[in-house]
Amino acid sequence: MEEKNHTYKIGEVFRHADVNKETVRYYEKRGLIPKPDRRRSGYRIFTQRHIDQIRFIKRAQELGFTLKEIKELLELRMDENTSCSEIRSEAQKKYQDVVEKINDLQRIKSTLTDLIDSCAGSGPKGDCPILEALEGESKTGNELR
Amino acid sequence: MEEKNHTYKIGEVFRHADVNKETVRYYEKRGLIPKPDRRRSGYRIFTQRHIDQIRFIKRAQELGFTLKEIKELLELRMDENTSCSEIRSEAQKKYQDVVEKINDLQRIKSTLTDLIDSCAGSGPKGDCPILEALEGESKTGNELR
DNA sequence: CTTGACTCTCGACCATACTACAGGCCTTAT
DNA sequence: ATAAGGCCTGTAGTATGGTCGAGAGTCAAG
Repeated sequence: MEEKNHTYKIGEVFRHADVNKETVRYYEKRGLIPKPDRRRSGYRIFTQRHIDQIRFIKRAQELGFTLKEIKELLELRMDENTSCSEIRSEAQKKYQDVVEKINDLQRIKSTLTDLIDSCAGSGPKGDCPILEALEGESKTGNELR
Repeated sequence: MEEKNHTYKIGEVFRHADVNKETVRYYEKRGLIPKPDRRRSGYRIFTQRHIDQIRFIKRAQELGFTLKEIKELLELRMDENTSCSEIRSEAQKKYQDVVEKINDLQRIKSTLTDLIDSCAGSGPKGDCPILEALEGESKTGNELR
């Protein structure tokens, strides 16, 4: 365990949390981190809390949450009346999004597989079945939509 | 089979190809469709070729190609020296992209599954394992990256 | 010929998530 | 005391793929 009352300047924050300084200020502007206190000079004074919250943001981003959604999550976290089930429900919503995206991509993947398989990869482009499929009504009757 | 020399005004194009007029002009600006001839008045004169090409663009977009990539595909198609294998190789590149995206999302999905499963969905948010996991070093040792 | 629908250009704006200056003040080590 | 480096604000730019509106000219039916 380390000293908890340590403070940081923005340059230290970006070394600890692995974000660009501009990004930290951007998060502040977007309301994703609490407004830090300032020195008389105007320098921002960050605490461990800020660093933790920035890490929270980055983890949530890795799970596919947008900054807007992350802000909502953070607000839920702040609100004393939030129950565990509300948080869970946000996670479930995001899970559904991810599942849908995967399905879309699977569909795209198999269309691409079909196209690639249909093309011997030799000969002039005039006969390329890939272009043909993109161009007109496909001869195999496959719908690309 | 229908009359091949029919021409269209932009409003007809957008009804036939299901794109916004502005989008058609945008594609022209981006060089994704050939510059249409103009009437003396300045009105664009589109042909079936334009409509087909716009459909091509939309199909390719559905397969996850960006407009930039689509432009390259179209240029390959224009070039007499392009071989079928070059087209195929573009499709393969895109296939790889799609596979990678799917893998990323699968990873995200299973992390979300774990988080959701770890949360009973009851009780106050103070104990919510989802927030805990996002907040700090995860107790289960799972890395979120 | 009039009128309403259509088209023209050009620039601004939307959302997303940053990133990069410019110009000026502050801190810290030597 | 001075100089390098850090920090400040505010604006603008990046990439992606459009979308919208103003103000003006054009087309087609009645």
